[in-house]
Amino acid sequence: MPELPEVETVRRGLASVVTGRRVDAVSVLHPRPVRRHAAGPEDFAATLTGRRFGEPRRRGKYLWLPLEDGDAVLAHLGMSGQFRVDAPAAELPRNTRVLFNLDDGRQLRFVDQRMFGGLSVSPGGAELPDEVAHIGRDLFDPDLDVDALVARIRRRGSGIKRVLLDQTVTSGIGNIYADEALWHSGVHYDHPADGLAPRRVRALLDAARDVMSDALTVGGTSFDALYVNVNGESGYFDRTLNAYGREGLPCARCGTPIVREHFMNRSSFFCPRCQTVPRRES
DNA sequence: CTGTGGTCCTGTATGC
DNA sequence: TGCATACAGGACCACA
Repeated sequence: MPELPEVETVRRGLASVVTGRRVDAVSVLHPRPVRRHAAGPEDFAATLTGRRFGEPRRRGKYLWLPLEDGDAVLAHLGMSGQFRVDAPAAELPRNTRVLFNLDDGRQLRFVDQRMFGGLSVSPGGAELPDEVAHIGRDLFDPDLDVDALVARIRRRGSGIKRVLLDQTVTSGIGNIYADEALWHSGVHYDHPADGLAPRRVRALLDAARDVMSDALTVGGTSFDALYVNVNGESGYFDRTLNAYGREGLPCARCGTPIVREHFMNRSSFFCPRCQTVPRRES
């Protein structure tokens, strides 16, 4: 459930479940989600058994569960990852990949249909896993330097949406919230980043933060059962989307039908009237 | 360094 | 009904 509001929704759900809990047993049902653990699935299970979780943390779309000894379990939900909590005897959701039995009798399940995401052990990663260090601070990070971020974005020559989706620049924004932020600020997805005035970049980042904040208050965006919180419930933000998924529907600002184009092997939705790109010079 | 495109997976919707 | 194709919210890696 992949973008920042959905990952944060999961983090909050996990916080109330795993913090302070000891792992009694681990079962890896499919090797792929732990592929980044070089020592293999059996070692992954053995090395975590008996250890205790601290409070889950997040940067961008990365999530990690610190262990009390300073290591961490790093998680990325990829396109379809979920964490679910239930009684061990409860039926497993389809595509359940990894199980953690907790010392309070509950079971944490990592479920992932497409398996683009995964889990790994990050030695010494409790504070900030090495695997996350290359990711830029997200828009909710109190230590984010917005001026530096604006300047960095404006040094890039590619289309602004590609830059927004580059997690090393700023993290947490995915395809939905990129389209929504661009719609709110009236910027075309392929507008060259270095051709945007500083105040427009700043407005775009403000819009991205606002739209993700609004999404978070309703539990994130979900179109179907693939994106749910730890209790299996969907968010409601899809009812508030203005661009994403709205091909052919009228723009809420001007009534022009929303257009869908393919960009970076994915869909971009935008209003052709509110979001026009200046002709690139050649 | 920046920029681009292919690839990793399973499942669902749509079209012929 | 079968079968093929397109598409899905992400990130990594090779290569120019």
